[in-house]
Amino acid sequence: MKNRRKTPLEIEAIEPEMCSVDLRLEILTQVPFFADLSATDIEVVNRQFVEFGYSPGEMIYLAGDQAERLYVVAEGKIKLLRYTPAGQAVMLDVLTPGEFFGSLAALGENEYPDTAQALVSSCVLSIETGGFRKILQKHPSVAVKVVDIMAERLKAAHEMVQQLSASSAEQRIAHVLRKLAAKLGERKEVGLLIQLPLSRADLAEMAGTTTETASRMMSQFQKEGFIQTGRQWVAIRDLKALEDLVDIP
Amino acid sequence: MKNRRKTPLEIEAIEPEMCSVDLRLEILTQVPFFADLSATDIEVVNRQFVEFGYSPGEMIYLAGDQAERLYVVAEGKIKLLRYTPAGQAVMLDVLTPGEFFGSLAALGENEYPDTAQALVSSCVLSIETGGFRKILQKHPSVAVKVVDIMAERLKAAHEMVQQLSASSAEQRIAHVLRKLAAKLGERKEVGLLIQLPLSRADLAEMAGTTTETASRMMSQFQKEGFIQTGRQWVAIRDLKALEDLVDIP
DNA sequence: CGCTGCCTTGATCTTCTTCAAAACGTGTGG
DNA sequence: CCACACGTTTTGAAGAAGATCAAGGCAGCG
Repeated sequence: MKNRRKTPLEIEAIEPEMCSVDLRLEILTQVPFFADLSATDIEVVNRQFVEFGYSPGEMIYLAGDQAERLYVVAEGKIKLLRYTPAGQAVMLDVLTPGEFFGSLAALGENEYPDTAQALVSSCVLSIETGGFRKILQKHPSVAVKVVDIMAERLKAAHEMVQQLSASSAEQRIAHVLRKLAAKLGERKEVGLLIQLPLSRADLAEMAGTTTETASRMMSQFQKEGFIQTGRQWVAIRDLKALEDLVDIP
Repeated sequence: MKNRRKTPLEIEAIEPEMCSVDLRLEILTQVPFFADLSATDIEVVNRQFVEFGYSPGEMIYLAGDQAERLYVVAEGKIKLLRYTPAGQAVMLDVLTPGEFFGSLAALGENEYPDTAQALVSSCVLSIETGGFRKILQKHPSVAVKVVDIMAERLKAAHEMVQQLSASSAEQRIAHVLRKLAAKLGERKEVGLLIQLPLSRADLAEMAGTTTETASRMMSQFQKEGFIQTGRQWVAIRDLKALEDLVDIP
């Protein structure tokens, strides 16, 4: 039996991923900001989390929904995006296991400003915002970790602002590929494969351009030998060339 | 003696602003994240802060400097910006009294990614990053407040990303004016005056465009009666019109 | 009064978007 | 196993938006 698919991507399960009960505790232990908690503390925290599974493309919450929960990715990949009044999508981030999203803020300012969507079959753990804030109050080490993560994210967002303000479409696409490779890249025969079904439209949403421009840039990069790409997948063959594109000019 | 200046802006002192010693404690009390601390705790915190004064245009730190201090604006206005490899400036934020900037992260990843510059005569309080982290560990309520502020900033940064990705230059300038008015606007005869010496180049840095385009948009807005503007100043006369520009199309 | 640095305005050119149509890869159902 | 249908990708050509280049005007200040 030969395989005619050309995608080097690993195929994902079709059913919504559910984390096994015993796996949950292990996942929470590995989440960066709970790392310093004792086993008994983690156990208490664990009881406050509930678990949800999502199929590829399924929405976890929509911009404008009541924001009263915080989520932690247990398995899969989640994208955070915004829609303009005109309906254009802008992708803000792709989250992988261990990262959190959703509402951190106290009740009051209570609408999600963005939308969270599962990119592949995923499992997330979720806690009420109020409950999480109590954990922060009780365990300062967790709070400090959360501050660190937020600082990291703010820095990344500022970097996006800079790119969008001052770079050409070619540079922005190169930068997006560089970031994706760092976060989701896996060494394969084709190169640094980005483990994600990634269309030209997705790239355009991330780089602030159009599908057509993204396609043109990708063709150009492939012709120059920087990447290898096909329908819904990309692998980086020359990361340094992409980095130079972003930095030097 | 008649005044021939046309600027409606209040003139700033030329010497670097120094906060009087007794004023320092009062300022720290009013800083949002120390609000819940007792008088004695604040006193202890106060002793860890040192004070710096800056003249307009003076740099507080430069991107690439060793990042080991956190700053709190006591008086004045501080701008946070980044420079592209090509030297183009991108303004990320304008900070007013009570807001913090600088390094929050643990020592290790230790370079400021951005540059901080005084826009007007300013006074800032500063603490070592390590000392501030100890405060966070000791006073969870402070940590939670910091998390909230970071969440707010991240949301604002994401909004900038959205604007830059999906809006025209006209919309981006309108959006920048809207934000500045909300943060720095003061009701005067000319309208909602933005209390800041603000050149066309500054606006361009904030909106991700060029001086010339910023100038054209400002002329257009003035012709349409939305704003009143001159050399280094702007006042908003019709905020709703600007908001509609951003939201509707 | 004249200098300096901002601001404005016009003309040109580049970049990117838009519109359109064809080519291709994938999964489906014969 | 093959052929069809769908969504993705590519490519072209025309158009618009904004950057760039260049010059002149004006405010503020000595």
